[in-house]
Amino acid sequence: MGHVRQHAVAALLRRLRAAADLCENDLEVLSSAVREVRRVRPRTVLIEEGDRPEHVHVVLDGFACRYKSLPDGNRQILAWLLPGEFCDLHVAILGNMDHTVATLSASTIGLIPQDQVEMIIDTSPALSRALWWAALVQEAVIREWLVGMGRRDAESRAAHLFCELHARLDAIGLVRDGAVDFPLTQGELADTLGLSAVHANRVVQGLRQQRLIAWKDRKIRFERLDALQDLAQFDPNYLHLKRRAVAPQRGQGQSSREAASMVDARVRSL
Amino acid sequence: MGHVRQHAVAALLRRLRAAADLCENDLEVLSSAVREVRRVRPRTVLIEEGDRPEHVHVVLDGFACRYKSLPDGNRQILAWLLPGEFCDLHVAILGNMDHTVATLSASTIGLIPQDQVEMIIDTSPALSRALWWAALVQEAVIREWLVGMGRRDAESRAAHLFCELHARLDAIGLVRDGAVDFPLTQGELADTLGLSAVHANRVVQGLRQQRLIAWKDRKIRFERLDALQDLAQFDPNYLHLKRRAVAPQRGQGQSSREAASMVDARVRSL
DNA sequence: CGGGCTTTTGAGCCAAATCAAAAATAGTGG
DNA sequence: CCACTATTTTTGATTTGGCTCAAAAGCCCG
Repeated sequence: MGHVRQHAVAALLRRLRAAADLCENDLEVLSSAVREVRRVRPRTVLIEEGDRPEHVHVVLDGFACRYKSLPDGNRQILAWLLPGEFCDLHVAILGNMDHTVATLSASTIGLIPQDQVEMIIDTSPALSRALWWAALVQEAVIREWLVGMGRRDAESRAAHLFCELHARLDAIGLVRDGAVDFPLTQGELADTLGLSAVHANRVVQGLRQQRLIAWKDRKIRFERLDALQDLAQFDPNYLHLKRRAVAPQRGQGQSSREAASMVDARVRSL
Repeated sequence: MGHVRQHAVAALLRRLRAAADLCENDLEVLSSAVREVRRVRPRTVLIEEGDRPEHVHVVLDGFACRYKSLPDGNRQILAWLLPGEFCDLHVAILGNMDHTVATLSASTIGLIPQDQVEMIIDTSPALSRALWWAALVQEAVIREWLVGMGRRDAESRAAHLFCELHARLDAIGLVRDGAVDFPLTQGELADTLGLSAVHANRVVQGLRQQRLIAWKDRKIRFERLDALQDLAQFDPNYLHLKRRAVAPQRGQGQSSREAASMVDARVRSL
Protein backbone atom coordinates (compact mmCIF):
# COMPACT_ATOMS: atom_id res chain seq x y z
CA MET A 1 0.00 0.00 0.00
CA GLY A 2 2.83 2.34 0.86
CA HIS A 3 4.33 1.60 -2.50
CA VAL A 4 1.26 2.61 -4.40
CA ARG A 5 0.83 5.78 -2.41
CA GLN A 6 4.42 6.79 -2.85
CA HIS A 7 4.10 6.48 -6.55
CA ALA A 8 0.88 8.51 -6.57
CA VAL A 9 2.44 11.15 -4.37
CA ALA A 10 5.49 11.64 -6.58
CA ALA A 11 4.10 14.76 -8.27
CA LEU A 12 3.60 16.46 -4.93
CA LEU A 13 7.09 15.67 -3.74
CA ARG A 14 8.62 16.74 -7.01
CA ARG A 15 6.86 20.06 -6.88
CA LEU A 16 7.74 20.92 -3.31
CA ARG A 17 11.32 19.77 -3.72
CA ALA A 18 11.61 22.30 -6.50
CA ALA A 19 10.53 25.02 -4.09
CA ALA A 20 12.45 24.35 -0.91
CA ASP A 21 15.27 22.24 0.38
CA LEU A 22 13.51 19.27 1.86
CA CYS A 23 15.40 16.45 3.50
CA GLU A 24 14.57 12.78 3.12
CA ASN A 25 12.69 12.88 6.37
CA ASP A 26 10.53 15.80 5.28
CA LEU A 27 9.60 13.94 2.13
CA GLU A 28 8.67 10.86 4.10
CA VAL A 29 6.58 12.89 6.56
CA LEU A 30 4.71 14.58 3.75
CA SER A 31 4.27 11.39 1.86
CA SER A 32 2.81 9.59 4.84
CA ALA A 33 0.54 12.51 5.69
CA VAL A 34 -1.41 11.59 2.58
CA ARG A 35 -3.67 9.10 4.27
CA GLU A 36 -5.90 8.32 1.37
CA VAL A 37 -5.66 8.47 -2.39
CA ARG A 38 -8.80 8.65 -4.45
CA ARG A 39 -9.46 8.16 -8.13
CA VAL A 40 -12.03 10.80 -9.18
CA ARG A 41 -13.95 11.07 -12.44
CA PRO A 42 -13.82 14.23 -14.53
CA ARG A 43 -16.11 17.16 -13.65
CA THR A 44 -16.63 16.09 -10.06
CA VAL A 45 -16.99 18.62 -7.27
CA LEU A 46 -14.42 18.06 -4.53
CA ILE A 47 -15.30 20.89 -2.17
CA GLU A 48 -18.18 23.28 -2.39
CA GLU A 49 -18.70 26.85 -1.29
CA GLY A 50 -19.57 26.86 2.40
CA ASP A 51 -17.96 23.49 3.10
CA ARG A 52 -15.55 23.01 5.94
CA PRO A 53 -13.82 19.81 4.87
CA GLU A 54 -11.91 17.77 7.43
CA HIS A 55 -8.97 17.08 5.17
CA VAL A 56 -6.89 19.01 2.71
CA HIS A 57 -7.10 17.86 -0.91
CA VAL A 58 -4.06 17.73 -3.13
CA VAL A 59 -4.02 16.97 -6.85
CA LEU A 60 -1.68 14.07 -7.53
CA ASP A 61 -2.62 13.48 -11.13
CA GLY A 62 -4.95 15.21 -13.58
CA PHE A 63 -6.38 18.72 -13.69
CA ALA A 64 -8.72 20.36 -11.21
CA CYS A 65 -9.90 23.94 -10.86
CA ARG A 66 -11.37 26.53 -8.52
CA TYR A 67 -14.40 28.44 -9.69
CA LYS A 68 -17.27 30.63 -8.62
CA SER A 69 -20.68 30.54 -10.24
CA LEU A 70 -22.82 33.63 -10.59
CA PRO A 71 -26.61 33.76 -10.27
CA ASP A 72 -26.95 34.36 -14.03
CA GLY A 73 -25.41 30.96 -14.69
CA ASN A 74 -22.03 32.31 -15.77
CA ARG A 75 -19.01 31.02 -14.02
CA GLN A 76 -15.43 32.11 -13.65
CA ILE A 77 -12.61 29.66 -13.19
CA LEU A 78 -10.15 31.12 -10.68
CA ALA A 79 -7.29 28.66 -10.85
CA TRP A 80 -6.10 25.56 -12.57
CA LEU A 81 -4.87 23.05 -10.06
CA LEU A 82 -2.14 20.92 -11.60
CA PRO A 83 -0.43 17.84 -10.17
CA GLY A 84 1.24 18.64 -6.85
CA GLU A 85 -1.06 21.55 -6.01
CA PHE A 86 -3.22 21.98 -2.92
CA CYS A 87 -6.92 22.64 -3.32
CA ASP A 88 -7.86 23.99 0.06
CA LEU A 89 -4.91 24.60 2.32
CA HIS A 90 -6.64 27.81 3.39
CA VAL A 91 -9.75 26.26 4.84
CA ALA A 92 -7.89 25.35 8.01
CA ILE A 93 -7.46 29.05 8.75
CA LEU A 94 -10.38 30.78 7.10
CA GLY A 95 -13.04 28.38 8.30
CA ASN A 96 -15.20 27.88 5.26
CA MET A 97 -14.74 27.73 1.52
CA ASP A 98 -15.75 30.79 -0.49
CA HIS A 99 -15.61 28.95 -3.82
CA THR A 100 -15.88 25.51 -5.35
CA VAL A 101 -13.14 23.08 -6.33
CA ALA A 102 -13.82 20.43 -8.95
CA THR A 103 -11.87 18.12 -11.20
CA LEU A 104 -11.60 18.89 -14.89
CA SER A 105 -10.11 15.59 -16.01
CA ALA A 106 -10.13 12.18 -14.39
CA SER A 107 -7.78 12.76 -11.46
CA THR A 108 -5.99 11.25 -8.55
CA ILE A 109 -6.61 13.23 -5.38
CA GLY A 110 -4.70 12.84 -2.14
CA LEU A 111 -6.36 13.53 1.20
CA ILE A 112 -4.35 14.89 4.10
CA PRO A 113 -6.20 15.02 7.43
CA GLN A 114 -6.41 18.45 8.99
CA ASP A 115 -4.43 17.34 12.05
CA GLN A 116 -1.60 16.09 9.86
CA VAL A 117 -1.32 19.56 8.34
CA GLU A 118 -1.18 21.08 11.78
CA MET A 119 1.40 18.53 12.84
CA ILE A 120 3.55 19.42 9.85
CA ILE A 121 3.27 23.11 10.64
CA ASP A 122 4.24 22.52 14.26
CA THR A 123 7.13 20.16 13.66
CA SER A 124 8.79 20.92 10.35
CA PRO A 125 9.83 24.47 9.55
CA ALA A 126 11.11 23.38 6.14
CA LEU A 127 7.82 21.75 5.20
CA SER A 128 5.76 24.66 6.54
CA ARG A 129 7.82 26.95 4.42
CA ALA A 130 7.16 24.72 1.41
CA LEU A 131 3.39 24.86 2.09
CA TRP A 132 3.53 28.63 2.44
CA TRP A 133 5.46 28.77 -0.80
CA ALA A 134 2.80 26.72 -2.55
CA ALA A 135 0.02 28.98 -1.28
CA LEU A 136 1.86 32.15 -2.23
CA VAL A 137 2.65 30.96 -5.72
CA GLN A 138 -1.05 30.33 -6.25
CA GLU A 139 -1.65 33.90 -5.14
CA ALA A 140 0.97 35.20 -7.55
CA VAL A 141 -0.65 33.30 -10.38
CA ILE A 142 -4.05 34.74 -9.69
CA ARG A 143 -2.56 38.23 -9.61
CA GLU A 144 -1.15 37.64 -13.07
CA TRP A 145 -4.54 36.39 -14.27
CA LEU A 146 -6.09 39.58 -12.96
CA VAL A 147 -3.59 41.65 -14.93
CA GLY A 148 -4.54 39.69 -18.02
CA MET A 149 -8.27 40.11 -17.47
CA GLY A 150 -7.94 43.80 -16.88
CA ARG A 151 -5.35 44.80 -19.41
CA ARG A 152 -4.72 42.15 -22.06
CA ASP A 153 -6.94 41.42 -25.03
CA ALA A 154 -8.34 37.96 -25.57
CA GLU A 155 -5.55 36.70 -27.81
CA SER A 156 -2.61 37.73 -25.68
CA ARG A 157 -4.47 36.64 -22.56
CA ALA A 158 -4.91 33.18 -24.05
CA ALA A 159 -1.31 33.11 -25.26
CA HIS A 160 -0.13 34.10 -21.78
CA LEU A 161 -2.21 31.40 -20.17
CA PHE A 162 -0.74 28.76 -22.46
CA CYS A 163 2.78 29.99 -21.72
CA GLU A 164 2.03 29.72 -18.03
CA LEU A 165 0.64 26.24 -18.47
CA HIS A 166 3.80 25.20 -20.25
CA ALA A 167 6.04 26.67 -17.58
CA ARG A 168 4.12 25.14 -14.71
CA LEU A 169 3.95 21.70 -16.28
CA ASP A 170 7.57 21.87 -17.36
CA ALA A 171 8.59 22.55 -13.77
CA ILE A 172 7.12 19.21 -12.71
CA GLY A 173 8.36 17.32 -15.74
CA LEU A 174 5.03 17.00 -17.52
CA VAL A 175 6.12 18.46 -20.85
CA ARG A 176 6.94 15.67 -23.24
CA ASP A 177 8.33 16.46 -26.69
CA GLY A 178 7.05 20.01 -26.41
CA ALA A 179 3.52 18.84 -25.75
CA VAL A 180 1.26 18.68 -22.69
CA ASP A 181 -1.99 16.99 -21.76
CA PHE A 182 -4.85 19.42 -21.95
CA PRO A 183 -8.16 17.88 -20.92
CA LEU A 184 -10.32 21.03 -20.96
CA THR A 185 -13.07 21.84 -23.42
CA GLN A 186 -13.09 25.19 -25.15
CA GLY A 187 -16.03 26.11 -22.93
CA GLU A 188 -13.90 25.57 -19.87
CA LEU A 189 -11.07 27.53 -21.41
CA ALA A 190 -13.57 30.33 -22.02
CA ASP A 191 -14.64 30.22 -18.35
CA THR A 192 -10.98 30.57 -17.44
CA LEU A 193 -10.26 33.46 -19.76
CA GLY A 194 -13.49 35.32 -19.04
CA LEU A 195 -14.67 34.94 -22.64
CA SER A 196 -17.70 33.50 -24.36
CA ALA A 197 -17.20 30.00 -25.70
CA VAL A 198 -17.63 31.29 -29.26
CA HIS A 199 -14.94 33.89 -28.91
CA ALA A 200 -12.60 31.50 -27.12
CA ASN A 201 -12.93 29.26 -30.14
CA ARG A 202 -12.02 32.05 -32.52
CA VAL A 203 -9.01 33.00 -30.41
CA VAL A 204 -7.78 29.41 -30.36
CA GLN A 205 -8.19 29.22 -34.11
CA GLY A 206 -6.10 32.36 -34.40
CA LEU A 207 -3.27 30.84 -32.37
CA ARG A 208 -3.49 27.70 -34.44
CA GLN A 209 -3.33 29.60 -37.71
CA GLN A 210 -0.24 31.40 -36.50
CA ARG A 211 1.18 27.92 -35.79
CA LEU A 212 1.80 28.90 -32.17
CA ILE A 213 -0.03 25.93 -30.74
CA ALA A 214 -1.47 22.72 -32.07
CA TRP A 215 -4.40 21.47 -30.00
CA LYS A 216 -5.79 18.08 -30.81
CA ASP A 217 -6.87 14.95 -28.94
CA ARG A 218 -6.74 16.66 -25.55
CA LYS A 219 -3.09 17.55 -26.06
CA ILE A 220 -1.42 20.85 -26.81
CA ARG A 221 1.83 20.96 -28.70
CA PHE A 222 3.91 24.12 -28.42
CA GLU A 223 5.27 24.55 -31.89
CA ARG A 224 7.04 27.87 -31.45
CA LEU A 225 7.18 28.57 -27.75
CA ASP A 226 9.42 31.59 -28.16
CA ALA A 227 6.98 33.23 -30.57
CA LEU A 228 4.09 32.46 -28.23
CA GLN A 229 5.96 34.00 -25.30
CA ASP A 230 6.67 36.99 -27.47
CA LEU A 231 3.03 37.50 -28.31
CA ALA A 232 2.05 37.09 -24.66
CA GLN A 233 4.93 39.19 -23.36
CA PHE A 234 5.42 36.31 -20.97
CA ASP A 235 7.86 36.72 -18.09
CA PRO A 236 7.87 33.64 -15.85
CA ASN A 237 9.23 35.52 -12.85
CA TYR A 238 5.85 35.55 -11.09
CA LEU A 239 5.79 31.76 -10.97
CA HIS A 240 8.73 31.81 -8.54
CA LEU A 241 10.13 28.60 -9.92
CA LYS A 242 13.34 28.76 -7.95
CA ARG A 243 14.92 25.99 -9.95
CA ARG A 244 13.93 23.21 -12.26
CA ALA A 245 12.44 20.23 -10.52
CA VAL A 246 14.09 17.69 -12.76
CA ALA A 247 17.59 17.32 -14.09
CA PRO A 248 18.40 19.11 -17.37
CA GLN A 249 17.50 17.09 -20.42
CA ARG A 250 20.16 14.85 -21.81
CA GLY A 251 18.22 12.50 -24.02
CA GLN A 252 15.11 13.40 -25.93
CA GLY A 253 11.76 13.55 -24.19
CA GLN A 254 12.56 10.83 -21.72
CA SER A 255 14.34 12.80 -19.04
CA SER A 256 11.25 13.78 -17.07
CA ARG A 257 10.18 10.19 -16.92
CA GLU A 258 13.64 9.33 -15.64
CA ALA A 259 13.53 12.10 -13.07
CA ALA A 260 10.14 10.98 -11.84
CA SER A 261 11.30 7.47 -11.30
CA MET A 262 14.41 8.83 -9.57
CA VAL A 263 12.18 10.51 -7.03
CA ASP A 264 10.15 7.37 -6.64
CA ALA A 265 13.27 5.32 -6.08
CA ARG A 266 14.50 7.76 -3.47
CA VAL A 267 11.23 7.59 -1.57
CA ARG A 268 11.02 3.83 -1.80
CA SER A 269 14.50 3.44 -0.45
CA LEU A 270 13.51 4.96 2.89
CA MET B 1 7.59 57.18 21.87
CA GLY B 2 5.64 54.04 22.76
CA HIS B 3 2.56 56.20 23.07
CA VAL B 4 2.80 57.57 19.58
CA ARG B 5 3.48 54.19 18.06
CA GLN B 6 0.66 52.52 19.91
CA HIS B 7 -1.75 55.07 18.60
CA ALA B 8 -0.48 54.65 15.06
CA VAL B 9 -0.68 50.90 15.33
CA ALA B 10 -4.29 50.86 16.52
CA ALA B 11 -5.71 50.03 13.08
CA LEU B 12 -3.51 46.98 12.78
CA LEU B 13 -4.50 45.67 16.21
CA ARG B 14 -8.15 46.33 15.59
CA ARG B 15 -8.08 44.42 12.34
CA LEU B 16 -6.29 41.37 13.66
CA ARG B 17 -8.37 41.27 16.82
CA ALA B 18 -11.39 41.01 14.57
CA ALA B 19 -9.87 37.94 12.94
CA ALA B 20 -8.49 35.89 15.79
CA ASP B 21 -8.55 35.69 19.54
CA LEU B 22 -5.45 37.55 20.54
CA CYS B 23 -4.46 37.98 24.16
CA GLU B 24 -3.04 41.18 25.66
CA ASN B 25 0.41 39.78 25.29
CA ASP B 26 -0.03 39.03 21.58
CA LEU B 27 -1.18 42.58 21.00
CA GLU B 28 1.84 43.94 22.82
CA VAL B 29 4.21 41.68 20.90
CA LEU B 30 2.74 42.76 17.59
CA SER B 31 2.68 46.37 18.57
CA SER B 32 6.31 46.37 19.58
CA ALA B 33 7.34 44.48 16.46
CA VAL B 34 6.55 47.65 14.55
CA ARG B 35 9.97 49.19 14.97
CA GLU B 36 9.46 52.23 12.86
CA VAL B 37 6.52 54.31 11.71
CA ARG B 38 6.86 56.44 8.62
CA ARG B 39 4.73 59.22 7.22
CA VAL B 40 4.63 58.78 3.44
CA ARG B 41 3.34 61.17 0.78
CA PRO B 42 0.70 60.09 -1.70
CA ARG B 43 1.76 58.19 -4.85
CA THR B 44 5.04 56.98 -3.40
CA VAL B 45 6.46 53.58 -4.28
CA LEU B 46 7.09 51.50 -1.16
CA ILE B 47 8.40 48.30 -2.72
CA GLU B 48 9.19 47.65 -6.32
CA GLU B 49 9.15 44.57 -8.50
CA GLY B 50 12.35 42.64 -7.92
CA ASP B 51 13.00 44.13 -4.48
CA ARG B 52 13.78 41.98 -1.52
CA PRO B 53 13.00 44.37 1.34
CA GLU B 54 14.38 43.69 4.80
CA HIS B 55 11.20 44.58 6.62
CA VAL B 56 7.53 43.96 6.16
CA HIS B 57 5.39 47.04 5.48
CA VAL B 58 1.99 47.47 7.04
CA VAL B 59 -0.49 50.24 6.30
CA LEU B 60 -1.46 51.99 9.53
CA ASP B 61 -3.33 54.89 8.01
CA GLY B 62 -4.27 55.87 4.46
CA PHE B 63 -4.63 53.85 1.28
CA ALA B 64 -1.96 51.95 -0.60
CA CYS B 65 -2.16 49.51 -3.50
CA ARG B 66 -0.41 46.72 -5.37
CA TYR B 67 -0.06 47.02 -9.10
CA LYS B 68 1.71 45.75 -12.16
CA SER B 69 2.61 47.90 -15.13
CA LEU B 70 2.63 46.57 -18.67
CA PRO B 71 5.11 47.52 -21.38
CA ASP B 72 2.40 49.47 -23.23
CA GLY B 73 2.11 51.84 -20.28
CA ASN B 74 -1.15 50.40 -18.99
CA ARG B 75 -1.29 49.29 -15.43
CA GLN B 76 -3.54 47.07 -13.37
CA ILE B 77 -4.11 47.65 -9.69
CA LEU B 78 -4.23 44.26 -7.95
CA ALA B 79 -5.27 45.21 -4.44
CA TRP B 80 -6.23 48.12 -2.28
CA LEU B 81 -4.30 48.02 0.96
CA LEU B 82 -6.38 49.58 3.72
CA PRO B 83 -5.35 50.40 7.30
CA GLY B 84 -4.21 47.30 9.11
CA GLU B 85 -3.16 45.42 5.98
CA PHE B 86 0.23 43.96 5.17
CA CYS B 87 1.96 44.95 1.95
CA ASP B 88 4.55 42.24 1.56
CA LEU B 89 4.23 39.47 4.07
CA HIS B 90 4.98 37.07 1.23
CA VAL B 91 8.42 38.35 0.37
CA ALA B 92 9.93 36.46 3.28
CA ILE B 93 8.98 33.19 1.61
CA LEU B 94 8.96 33.91 -2.10
CA GLY B 95 12.21 35.80 -2.19
CA ASN B 96 11.46 38.72 -4.45
CA MET B 97 8.51 40.91 -5.25
CA ASP B 98 6.66 40.24 -8.48
CA HIS B 99 4.76 43.52 -8.36
CA THR B 100 4.94 47.04 -6.99
CA VAL B 101 3.37 48.50 -3.84
CA ALA B 102 2.74 52.23 -3.61
CA THR B 103 0.68 54.62 -1.53
CA LEU B 104 -2.42 56.18 -3.03
CA SER B 105 -3.05 58.77 -0.32
CA ALA B 106 -0.74 60.26 2.25
CA SER B 107 -0.23 57.33 4.58
CA THR B 108 1.33 56.08 7.76
CA ILE B 109 3.36 52.95 7.16
CA GLY B 110 4.69 50.65 9.85
CA LEU B 111 7.90 48.70 9.35
CA ILE B 112 8.36 45.29 10.93
CA PRO B 113 11.84 43.83 10.61
CA GLN B 114 12.00 40.44 8.92
CA ASP B 115 13.40 38.79 12.04
CA GLN B 116 10.50 40.08 14.13
CA VAL B 117 8.10 38.38 11.75
CA GLU B 118 10.02 35.15 12.07
CA MET B 119 10.09 35.53 15.84
CA ILE B 120 6.32 35.96 15.87
CA ILE B 121 5.84 32.88 13.71
CA ASP B 122 8.09 30.84 15.98
CA THR B 123 6.67 31.97 19.30
CA SER B 124 3.01 32.84 18.95
CA PRO B 125 0.67 30.40 17.28
CA ALA B 126 -2.24 32.81 17.73
CA LEU B 127 -0.41 35.64 16.02
CA SER B 128 0.86 33.40 13.21
CA ARG B 129 -2.67 32.32 12.62
CA ALA B 130 -3.73 35.97 12.48
CA LEU B 131 -1.02 36.69 9.89
CA TRP B 132 -2.07 33.68 7.84
CA TRP B 133 -5.65 34.89 8.08
CA ALA B 134 -4.64 38.31 6.79
CA ALA B 135 -2.78 36.82 3.83
CA LEU B 136 -5.63 34.47 2.96
CA VAL B 137 -8.25 37.19 3.09
CA GLN B 138 -6.21 39.18 0.59
CA GLU B 139 -6.22 36.11 -1.61
CA ALA B 140 -9.99 35.75 -1.28
CA VAL B 141 -10.45 39.38 -2.26
CA ILE B 142 -8.35 39.04 -5.38
CA ARG B 143 -10.35 35.96 -6.36
CA GLU B 144 -13.53 38.00 -6.14
CA TRP B 145 -11.95 40.75 -8.23
CA LEU B 146 -11.11 38.15 -10.84
CA VAL B 147 -14.72 37.02 -10.93
CA GLY B 148 -15.76 40.60 -11.47
CA MET B 149 -13.25 41.20 -14.24
CA GLY B 150 -14.23 38.05 -16.04
CA ARG B 151 -17.95 37.98 -15.61
CA ARG B 152 -19.40 41.30 -14.41
CA ASP B 153 -19.98 44.35 -16.56
CA ALA B 154 -18.39 47.65 -15.67
CA GLU B 155 -21.29 48.98 -13.62
CA SER B 156 -21.85 45.98 -11.40
CA ARG B 157 -18.10 45.52 -11.06
CA ALA B 158 -17.80 49.07 -9.78
CA ALA B 159 -20.81 48.65 -7.52
CA HIS B 160 -19.31 45.46 -6.13
CA LEU B 161 -16.00 47.14 -5.47
CA PHE B 162 -17.70 49.95 -3.56
CA CYS B 163 -19.69 47.45 -1.50
CA GLU B 164 -16.46 45.68 -0.67
CA LEU B 165 -14.81 48.93 0.28
CA HIS B 166 -17.67 49.72 2.62
CA ALA B 167 -17.55 46.29 4.24
CA ARG B 168 -13.80 46.32 4.71
CA LEU B 169 -13.72 49.82 6.16
CA ASP B 170 -16.75 49.14 8.33
CA ALA B 171 -14.95 46.16 9.84
CA ILE B 172 -12.22 48.44 11.13
CA GLY B 173 -14.53 51.23 12.18
CA LEU B 174 -13.75 53.63 9.35
CA VAL B 175 -17.31 54.19 8.17
CA ARG B 176 -18.65 57.39 9.68
CA ASP B 177 -22.25 58.41 9.05
CA GLY B 178 -22.43 56.09 6.08
CA ALA B 179 -19.43 57.72 4.44
CA VAL B 180 -15.80 56.74 3.90
CA ASP B 181 -12.62 58.50 2.86
CA PHE B 182 -11.81 57.80 -0.76
CA PRO B 183 -8.57 59.40 -1.87
CA LEU B 184 -8.33 57.85 -5.36
CA THR B 185 -8.73 59.64 -8.66
CA GLN B 186 -11.06 58.25 -11.27
CA GLY B 187 -7.99 57.23 -13.23
CA GLU B 188 -6.85 55.07 -10.35
CA LEU B 189 -10.32 53.63 -9.98
CA ALA B 190 -10.16 52.79 -13.70
CA ASP B 191 -6.82 51.02 -13.21
CA THR B 192 -8.46 49.01 -10.46
CA LEU B 193 -11.55 48.05 -12.45
CA GLY B 194 -9.68 47.35 -15.68
CA LEU B 195 -11.47 50.19 -17.49
CA SER B 196 -10.40 53.28 -19.37
CA ALA B 197 -10.55 56.47 -17.33
CA VAL B 198 -13.30 57.79 -19.60
CA HIS B 199 -15.52 54.80 -19.12
CA ALA B 200 -14.85 54.67 -15.38
CA ASN B 201 -16.12 58.23 -15.27
CA ARG B 202 -19.31 57.31 -17.08
CA VAL B 203 -19.90 54.38 -14.77
CA VAL B 204 -19.44 56.54 -11.69
CA GLN B 205 -21.86 59.05 -13.11
CA GLY B 206 -24.36 56.25 -13.58
CA LEU B 207 -24.08 55.20 -9.94
CA ARG B 208 -24.45 58.81 -8.88
CA GLN B 209 -27.55 59.33 -11.01
CA GLN B 210 -29.12 56.26 -9.43
CA ARG B 211 -28.32 57.89 -6.09
CA LEU B 212 -26.36 54.82 -5.03
CA ILE B 213 -23.26 56.74 -4.08
CA ALA B 214 -22.31 60.35 -3.63
CA TRP B 215 -18.63 60.97 -4.31
CA LYS B 216 -17.29 64.40 -3.56
CA ASP B 217 -14.26 65.91 -1.83
CA ARG B 218 -12.41 62.60 -1.66
CA LYS B 219 -15.26 61.05 0.30
CA ILE B 220 -17.88 58.53 -0.74
CA ARG B 221 -21.27 58.51 0.95
CA PHE B 222 -23.35 55.35 0.64
CA GLU B 223 -26.85 56.67 0.24
CA ARG B 224 -28.64 53.39 -0.35
CA LEU B 225 -26.27 50.62 0.56
CA ASP B 226 -28.90 47.92 0.22
CA ALA B 227 -29.73 48.99 -3.34
CA LEU B 228 -26.02 49.11 -4.20
CA GLN B 229 -25.52 45.62 -2.80
CA ASP B 230 -28.49 44.50 -4.81
CA LEU B 231 -27.09 45.85 -8.03
CA ALA B 232 -23.72 44.29 -7.29
CA GLN B 233 -25.18 41.02 -6.03
CA PHE B 234 -22.79 41.53 -3.15
CA ASP B 235 -22.29 38.70 -0.68
CA PRO B 236 -19.66 39.59 1.93
CA ASN B 237 -18.92 35.97 2.77
CA TYR B 238 -15.61 36.00 0.89
CA LEU B 239 -14.24 38.71 3.18
CA HIS B 240 -14.25 36.25 6.07
CA LEU B 241 -15.06 38.94 8.60
CA LYS B 242 -15.59 36.60 11.49
CA ARG B 243 -17.09 39.28 13.67
CA ARG B 244 -17.26 43.02 13.87
CA ALA B 245 -14.14 44.68 15.18
CA VAL B 246 -15.94 47.31 17.18
CA ALA B 247 -18.89 47.22 19.54
CA PRO B 248 -22.34 47.70 18.00
CA GLN B 249 -23.24 51.34 17.57
CA ARG B 250 -25.03 52.97 20.43
CA GLY B 251 -24.66 56.64 19.69
CA GLN B 252 -24.45 58.18 16.24
CA GLY B 253 -21.23 58.03 14.26
CA GLN B 254 -18.99 58.20 17.28
CA SER B 255 -18.77 54.55 18.18
CA SER B 256 -15.79 53.72 16.01
CA ARG B 257 -13.83 56.59 17.44
CA GLU B 258 -14.72 55.28 20.89
CA ALA B 259 -13.66 51.76 19.98
CA ALA B 260 -10.35 53.00 18.63
CA SER B 261 -9.49 54.82 21.80
CA MET B 262 -10.57 51.78 23.78
CA VAL B 263 -7.96 49.74 21.98
CA ASP B 264 -5.39 52.43 22.60
CA ALA B 265 -6.21 52.53 26.28
CA ARG B 266 -5.93 48.78 26.51
CA VAL B 267 -2.52 48.78 24.90
CA ARG B 268 -1.27 51.67 26.97
CA SER B 269 -2.33 50.02 30.16
CA LEU B 270 0.12 47.17 29.65
C1' DC C 1 -3.49 84.30 -12.45
C1' DG C 2 -1.74 80.63 -14.93
C1' DG C 3 -0.30 75.83 -15.68
C1' DG C 4 -1.11 71.18 -14.67
C1' DC C 5 -4.21 67.68 -13.29
C1' DT C 6 -8.60 65.76 -13.11
C1' DT C 7 -13.41 65.28 -14.68
C1' DT C 8 -16.74 65.58 -18.16
C1' DT C 9 -18.86 65.41 -22.87
C1' DG C 10 -19.17 63.91 -27.69
C1' DA C 11 -18.27 61.08 -31.77
C1' DG C 12 -16.71 57.14 -34.02
C1' DC C 13 -14.86 52.59 -33.79
C1' DC C 14 -13.60 47.97 -32.48
C1' DA C 15 -13.31 43.77 -29.66
C1' DA C 16 -16.06 40.61 -27.92
C1' DA C 17 -20.95 39.25 -26.84
C1' DT C 18 -25.18 37.28 -28.48
C1' DC C 19 -28.05 34.67 -31.37
C1' DA C 20 -28.67 30.99 -34.51
C1' DA C 21 -27.50 26.89 -36.81
C1' DA C 22 -24.54 23.54 -38.98
C1' DA C 23 -20.77 20.30 -38.67
C1' DA C 24 -17.95 17.36 -36.12
C1' DT C 25 -17.02 14.38 -31.96
C1' DA C 26 -17.74 11.72 -28.18
C1' DG C 27 -20.67 8.85 -25.49
C1' DT C 28 -24.14 5.30 -24.60
C1' DG C 29 -27.04 1.65 -24.82
C1' DG C 30 -28.63 -2.06 -27.50
C1' DC D 1 -20.08 -2.51 -33.62
C1' DC D 2 -23.58 0.53 -34.91
C1' DA D 3 -27.25 3.79 -34.31
C1' DC D 4 -28.74 7.53 -31.73
C1' DT D 5 -27.85 11.40 -28.54
C1' DA D 6 -25.64 14.80 -26.42
C1' DT D 7 -21.93 17.61 -26.29
C1' DT D 8 -18.31 20.34 -28.56
C1' DT D 9 -16.59 22.88 -32.15
C1' DT D 10 -17.16 25.85 -35.92
C1' DT D 11 -19.24 29.43 -38.99
C1' DG D 12 -21.97 33.55 -39.94
C1' DA D 13 -24.65 37.74 -38.89
C1' DT D 14 -25.70 41.20 -35.77
C1' DT D 15 -25.40 43.93 -31.63
C1' DT D 16 -23.14 46.19 -27.88
C1' DG D 17 -20.12 47.53 -24.11
C1' DG D 18 -16.33 49.80 -23.60
C1' DC D 19 -12.22 51.99 -26.05
C1' DT D 20 -9.91 55.79 -28.46
C1' DC D 21 -9.45 60.35 -29.84
C1' DA D 22 -10.35 65.07 -29.07
C1' DA D 23 -11.56 68.91 -26.67
C1' DA D 24 -13.94 71.60 -23.08
C1' DA D 25 -14.72 72.55 -18.33
C1' DG D 26 -13.59 72.40 -13.53
C1' DC D 27 -10.00 72.22 -9.79
C1' DC D 28 -6.05 72.77 -7.10
C1' DC D 29 -2.11 75.26 -5.68
C1' DG D 30 1.67 77.72 -5.86
